[in-house]
Amino acid sequence: MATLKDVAKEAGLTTSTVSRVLNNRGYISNNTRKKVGEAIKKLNYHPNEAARSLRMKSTNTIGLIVPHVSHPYFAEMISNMEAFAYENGYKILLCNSQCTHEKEEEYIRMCLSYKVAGIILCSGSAALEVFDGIDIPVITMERFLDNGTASVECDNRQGGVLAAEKLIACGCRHLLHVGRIGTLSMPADMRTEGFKDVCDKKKVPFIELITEDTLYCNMEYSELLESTLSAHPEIDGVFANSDVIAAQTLQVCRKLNISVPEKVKIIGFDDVNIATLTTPQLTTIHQPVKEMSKMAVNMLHDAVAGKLLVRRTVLPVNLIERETT
Amino acid sequence: MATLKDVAKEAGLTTSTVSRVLNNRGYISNNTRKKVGEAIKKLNYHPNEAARSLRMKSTNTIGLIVPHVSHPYFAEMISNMEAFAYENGYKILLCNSQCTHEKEEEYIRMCLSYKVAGIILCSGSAALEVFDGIDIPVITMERFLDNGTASVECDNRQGGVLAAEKLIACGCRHLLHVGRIGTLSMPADMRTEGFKDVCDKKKVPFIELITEDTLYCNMEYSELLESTLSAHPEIDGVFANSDVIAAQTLQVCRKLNISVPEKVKIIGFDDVNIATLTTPQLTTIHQPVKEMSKMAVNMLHDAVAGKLLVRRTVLPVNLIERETT
DNA sequence: TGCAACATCTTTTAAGGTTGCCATTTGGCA
DNA sequence: TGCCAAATGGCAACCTTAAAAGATGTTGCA
Repeated sequence: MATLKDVAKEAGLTTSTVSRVLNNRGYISNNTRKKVGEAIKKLNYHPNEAARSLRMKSTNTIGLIVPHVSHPYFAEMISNMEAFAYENGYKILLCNSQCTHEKEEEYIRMCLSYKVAGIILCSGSAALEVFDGIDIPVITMERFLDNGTASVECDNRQGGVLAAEKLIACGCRHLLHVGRIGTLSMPADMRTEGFKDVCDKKKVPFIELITEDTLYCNMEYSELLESTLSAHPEIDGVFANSDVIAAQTLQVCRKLNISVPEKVKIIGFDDVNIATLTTPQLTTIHQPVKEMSKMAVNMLHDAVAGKLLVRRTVLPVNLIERETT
Repeated sequence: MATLKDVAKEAGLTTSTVSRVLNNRGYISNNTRKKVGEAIKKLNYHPNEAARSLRMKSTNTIGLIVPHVSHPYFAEMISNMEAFAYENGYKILLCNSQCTHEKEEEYIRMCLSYKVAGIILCSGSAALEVFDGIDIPVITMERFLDNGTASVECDNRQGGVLAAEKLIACGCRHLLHVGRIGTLSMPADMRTEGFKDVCDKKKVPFIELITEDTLYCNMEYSELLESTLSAHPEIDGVFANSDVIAAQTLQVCRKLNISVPEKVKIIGFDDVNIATLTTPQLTTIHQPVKEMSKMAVNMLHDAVAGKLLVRRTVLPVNLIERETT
């Protein structure tokens, strides 16, 4: 594979001149520019990123760490991230932690080795120590760390409030809240807080179904939901922590001959594409995934440029009413 | 950030010794090993991948190019790829071409610059010239190139055959086949071939609804489906090229008051998670995404090791009967 | 005992492709 | 002639690893 040196030789110039042409720096005559262009084309030259980043001490790569790639919420997040990253000249190094600490930590180490420009960490669980002495920016999504990284979240609390208010307004009196992960603590827990506050105020009881991260990672809640709904036939309103859970609730209701929304009303969270593909379509809390992704990439970009970041950014959610309420 | 040199200094050794410890090569005394380990921990040292890959002239990174990240089929593909790549010590550089030639080609160039170990290209559309003079392996998924790259596909033709046979066996006599992209030519087109062969043999007419890649990328077929089903009330069987299309067909049928499976039967393709979240659940052609992903990564691994690859690998599909037939 | 042959461990040296800085050359203009 | 702008060249540095060479220690045998 051709190197800068080869191009320089071919064009009858030195590497520094060619480098300057490539990076549009300093004085270059049009003639030189042309010669370099021809040499590059002739030799099919591609700049060596390794050498470049070795010299520059950084890359244009963002380490994107997610717990789950095929979960529609993260799939959409990744998709948006990639698009905004690309717009800003960044590439994405995709790291799937699969909900395990070890893999997450190993990927963080790897990102450091790769000298990524920064890390965007989505609702993970790595021990804080890994971030000690890190000299690159870390932006968290739906996760708040105590060590000074900037965080982007949606208004989880408000999501819980909206869901509770809606369910109660629809006449539900025995609620179920599904999806909070017992073993992790994250901003999404605030959904429960908001939900609880409204329920308490309106004196409507609710059951909280705390799940494990393995369920989260396998996206398999059916059994849990079936046993719970069977054991509690009084339940008439469900607030699920994701549309995936809500969609599975729908299937379980069908299996148990519980009509939705007549007997049980359901509200999901996220508003991803499956929300409009179920029957009935899901009423859900819309998360502004696109805006959140854009914000995260922009913040990372600002941080790289040395700007000071807002410590915590919370974006609004809203209720999208469809057919399950 | 600490370098190898710093570690060597801290441990009272030279860089090459430390390097040998890190890479487990040559003779190293236990004492040295211990000292190096301590120094690394103390300085929080992370090897510089850029320097490493500059020296080694290659990386452990796979360039994964997909047309679409949030499409459930690709999301699942990416998820599997990442898992198998990780198992084999590779990292994933995620490239989303968004169905555009330009972006795909730019990403290919970028992969060359990054000196990736190899490229896995999923059903893209880049001009072949981009691959001229490439010295790294390229594995294609669901795409067959004439220039000697190895390809992994599912038995698309058989998928079409199974779908047609099933629909006809269910009594359908006016079929619709949706999803073939008119502007691209790819292995998935064989689904149509298989479908057509069976229809011709059994003398069952079918309409082919050729779509554009913009629809594919936006996952938005509703309007097209609605107008087609309205214009052709005789249609009683639909073979969709993906579960996403099938799920949207289901919604359109509901809107048009067409009962599924009584009046119209539907068969999807892929067998991704939404297939079990619709009501009724989708009968679909199962693609062995996991096996295909594993195969692609393994083939890439073999290619890197210099092994000769099978030119074209076709994995079997099967029909999963659920509730839309 | 003396020393060659070998095993074990470490250092020295060079290379890999790019960029930033400083030096040099050329031509134009006061 | 002196000065400046425009254009290009020379060289070190970034961090790691491979290969060769050097430095010890150990064994075997005359």
